[in-house]
Amino acid sequence: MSDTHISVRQAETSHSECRAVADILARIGDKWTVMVIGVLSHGPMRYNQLHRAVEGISQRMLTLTLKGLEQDGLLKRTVYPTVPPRVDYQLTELGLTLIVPLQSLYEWAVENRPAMQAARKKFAQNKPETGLS
Amino acid sequence: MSDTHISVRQAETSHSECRAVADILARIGDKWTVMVIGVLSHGPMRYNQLHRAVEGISQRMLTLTLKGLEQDGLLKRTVYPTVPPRVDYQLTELGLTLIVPLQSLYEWAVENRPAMQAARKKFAQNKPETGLS
DNA sequence: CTGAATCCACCAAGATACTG
DNA sequence: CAGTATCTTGGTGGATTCAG
Repeated sequence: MSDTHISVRQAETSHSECRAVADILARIGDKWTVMVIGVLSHGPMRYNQLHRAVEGISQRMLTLTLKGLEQDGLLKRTVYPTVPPRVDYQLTELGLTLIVPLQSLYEWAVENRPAMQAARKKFAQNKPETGLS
Repeated sequence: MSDTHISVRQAETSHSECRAVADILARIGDKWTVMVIGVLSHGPMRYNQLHRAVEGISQRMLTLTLKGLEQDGLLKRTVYPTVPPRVDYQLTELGLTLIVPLQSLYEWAVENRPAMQAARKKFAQNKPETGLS
């Protein structure tokens, strides 16, 4: 079982590396974060704009998501002391770099989601996997 | 607010794309899935091997994670009708392709996690963000 | 307009014990 | 060895209300 014959070049993934990925996933893997990042990748937005753009998110979740992103330095919050108050949210440089791996994930998604859904459907149908010659 | 002047080339991310990413994240974004994938990227493994390799996972969570991966066609479960029973788990072709975007995420993680943790620390310290010129 | 606060439902996940 | 069953708990997320 030596790992020297593995044909996949990307198979350098080991325990510590998985922890790193899992760590990031713990922050962007929730229900709304990637949505907010995606919307904000178009440019700065105000609170209510985000609330409408994400569509389905509650105020609470939007606030929590934004706070989490700001906390991790992925988001910048700018308050204009006007009346009524105005707050702009925009991705930081760090936040913008995150779009790259997210795109990678997106490309995998559009290409393989059909296969995943088909597999899921087959699995639900009592696993008729007897497609072997 | 036209999106024609956006300077970021990766900013093609729109609503539907975010949903695709969020959809994948809903399946691999949990606590253990990427761990299991990472371990299995080294080659096939048996149940107890996985249980030891992932380290910290309960039997229940391991079983559920494996079942989820198998359901989505990312994992193949092979049962050897011996005594005692032996079950091998290995990533499918589809599952192996998932390693690519995962690597992309990993590379981002190792490069930017320090910045994230620093930002998080600063945020906790009453946000001394006064680092402007 | 931009949140904060509160309450509540649901589910992920851990612990433990049991089975084939 | 490879799971399943049951119970319990903490956290996530939704709805609603209140405030600056």
